[in-house]
Amino acid sequence: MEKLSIPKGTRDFGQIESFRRKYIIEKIQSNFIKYGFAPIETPTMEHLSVLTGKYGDEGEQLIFKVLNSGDYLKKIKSEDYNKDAKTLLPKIAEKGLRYDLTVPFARHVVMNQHNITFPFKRYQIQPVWRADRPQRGRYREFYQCDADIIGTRSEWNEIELTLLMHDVFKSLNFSDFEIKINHREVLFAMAAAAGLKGKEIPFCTSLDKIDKIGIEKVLHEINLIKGKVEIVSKYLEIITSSVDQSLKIKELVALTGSSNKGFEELISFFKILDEIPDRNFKISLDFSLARGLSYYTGMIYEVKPTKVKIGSICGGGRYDNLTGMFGLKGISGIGISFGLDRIYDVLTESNLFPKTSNGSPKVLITHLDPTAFIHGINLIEKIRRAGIPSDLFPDSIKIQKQMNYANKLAIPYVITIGSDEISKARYPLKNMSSGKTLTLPIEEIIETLKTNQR
RNA sequence: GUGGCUGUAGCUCACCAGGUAGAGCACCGGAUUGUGACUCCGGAGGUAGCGGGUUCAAGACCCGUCAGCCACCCCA
Repeated sequence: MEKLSIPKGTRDFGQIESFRRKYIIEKIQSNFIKYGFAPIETPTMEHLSVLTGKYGDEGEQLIFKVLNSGDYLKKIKSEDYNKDAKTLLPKIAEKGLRYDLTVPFARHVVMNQHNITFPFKRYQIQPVWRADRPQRGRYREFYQCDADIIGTRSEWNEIELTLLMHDVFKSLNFSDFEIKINHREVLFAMAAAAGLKGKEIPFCTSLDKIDKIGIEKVLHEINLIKGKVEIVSKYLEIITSSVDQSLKIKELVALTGSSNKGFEELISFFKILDEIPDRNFKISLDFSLARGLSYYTGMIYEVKPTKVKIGSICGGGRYDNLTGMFGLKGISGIGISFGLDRIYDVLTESNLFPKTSNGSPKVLITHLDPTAFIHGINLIEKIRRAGIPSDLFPDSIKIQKQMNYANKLAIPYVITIGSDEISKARYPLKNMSSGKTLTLPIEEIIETLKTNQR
């Protein structure tokens, strides 16, 4: 028989993994709700015309295409086939799997603009697909948890999302992270001053690599694309210095010749942040942060763990013209996306999942013979009516096997029924971690189970 | 798309100038016919990813292929 497997970059989630994933989702979702976001869902597939032209060249290649139904080759002429994949593709595939949640959201907003009250705050927790080569922290199917505010350009949005990010990670007991922010306008101003107007993307990509390859190699790359190396060199000097953030901004303003909206918004952002009391912000300005998605136009964010080596676990930014690409102009939006799968990996490595819950029932009823099993049906009904997750062992097999089952599933309590228990209407409630047994009537057992955490 | 590493029991891995496979854990049974974890005894389980080549002989060497992992690119 063929060896069973699942497609590259996809995964099964077992009992514990699923339980923990739901734990993360619950924390994120409750924070989204706390900040006034409402849920929406969009289809797995979108028309390719919706997805293309939004993610940049690199991203576009990673879109999974869905073959047309039926005999998809029927209408293909041999000259189409003989050209190249780019010519053939639109003729055999008109749908693709969603690549992120932001673009489908923008499509949704434009389609439903007359039913939406702006500003619209929506959250969306769904899987996305990328035909990437899988490796550490990178999957072909993964979940994003997005929160976006659309229909306002208030700088309060930027602040709110910053607060939300802090709250989400706080509720997951995770503190070893750093939020990096930058502004696309600033990057564009720097590129312009360096004589790289029109070459902003390669400029950003090089700048982004400063941590990995160092100043000299970045300058080398700038030289290759014919940027003004002296100017970029001064940027890098300022960027990598450890001076105060507002001072950095001032120096950069001086260097780029004039101020622009990007600098103003950054200054204003930090000013408002200072007004907010009792917060321990983990924010730093990073002028080398670029981010790949091409639709961002304003402030951009990225959250990176400081101790676990993995890519970013959360990212986002402001986009002023995404709905414009679908025909609705003048609507600005801003969003963040939490990467569920990477957050899972980080929490696992940091040992931050609560030990108490594993998805198993709280109590298992075991029995010595078929008569006791029948008696158990009454008990399990009562226990379940009290809302306690519980199970009745289904087969009348050796009691050791039943106990072993409870042990392996880490079920914290076991009740055993035999003829004595039936006649006395008192049952032994065994605590599986301490090994101690209390013999009690069912009502008291229920009370004990209700009050005791496992 | 580029480069590197790995592929032997369900899992983690050994062995061996190339001479047709072994351990631990897990699993099943028993010691223990009304009580799990620990211990002891026993058992089952592999045409060594697949295909080809070298050889009297290949899981070991060579080539190809597939799969997984890691790095780059890019990204959640």
